[in-house]
Amino acid sequence: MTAPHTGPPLAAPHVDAAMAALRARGLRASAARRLVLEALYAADEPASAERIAGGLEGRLPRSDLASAYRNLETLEQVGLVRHVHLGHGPGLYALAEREREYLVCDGCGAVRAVKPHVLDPLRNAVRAGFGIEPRFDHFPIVGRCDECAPPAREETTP
Amino acid sequence: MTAPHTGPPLAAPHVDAAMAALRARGLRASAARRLVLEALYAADEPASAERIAGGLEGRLPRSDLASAYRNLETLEQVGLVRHVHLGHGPGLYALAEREREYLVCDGCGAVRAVKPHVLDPLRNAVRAGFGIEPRFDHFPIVGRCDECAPPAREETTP
DNA sequence: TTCGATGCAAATAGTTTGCATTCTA
DNA sequence: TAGAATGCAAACTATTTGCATCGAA
Repeated sequence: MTAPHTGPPLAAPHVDAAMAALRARGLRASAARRLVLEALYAADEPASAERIAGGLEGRLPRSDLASAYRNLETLEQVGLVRHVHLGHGPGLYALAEREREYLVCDGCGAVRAVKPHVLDPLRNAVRAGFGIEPRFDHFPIVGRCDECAPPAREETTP
Repeated sequence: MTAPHTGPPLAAPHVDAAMAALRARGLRASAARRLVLEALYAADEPASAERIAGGLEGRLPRSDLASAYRNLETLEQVGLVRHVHLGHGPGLYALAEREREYLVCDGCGAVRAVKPHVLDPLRNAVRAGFGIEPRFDHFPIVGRCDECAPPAREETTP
């Protein structure tokens, strides 16, 4: 298990900046790492390791899956990448600088990604009430959305 | 993947009642099912399928792991059981009637299980603000607890 | 006496690890 | 050129499935 990265996400506006950030930490800027980063920059949603290693369905050159996992972990330790679990599927990886938190409906499966400030009031309320400052960027807020909510009993069976 | 059970948890105050509930649904009250239920009643925390099949470290007779998974799924469909993911480990199973929601610190790993009414204000706030009625009984609220929160920058390195 | 459930084994999904080789700094 | 990273294969964890047999109703 990866030790969770503490502190703000490492911002790198493009692949080259991210590669430079790696070098700055004494890590090597390899071709495989560049590929993983390119996939992350090209993806518009969090993507599985498999999809990343596959170059987003072949749009980019593919890299080895085991190396992709290793690199995603390294990038996560460095603070360039984070990963989410939106449901029962594989973990999904995204650029850390694309800060998002998630709300998922367990009825229709709809995923809503919001910027963190959107949930700040909620975060503060939880912190005040329970002594924990929550983040919903690893496990989402899961529930029934209003469209999926079952209507009142007497309306379902008149 | 199990279709999520809708509606209130099926309450069965003891193993025999749970077995009766199974029969009432046309399912069979088998020895293996009784064992899974006995483990669930005996466990004081959500337990992995492995631990359940192992009879809670041998305190109860063990059952087959694959059958335990099958039975846990069946029991979940019926509404007697639910399962949680508290971290990166295996899924954990509990009696549905033991309604709990979870808060986990990603610093120290502390798990807090609270009765649902405790989070009702929070639930209502999320519902009002985001059109989704959240439950934290499948994925917990994850964050940094006050003890684990890093102190202000100038205090860490004077 | 009939299906539903069991238990074993094998398959699968997701992820991690070992190791000889390659490549970056 | 030393050590980090790669790529392939194999191991591993969690879970699911196939199938012959068993047992509850």
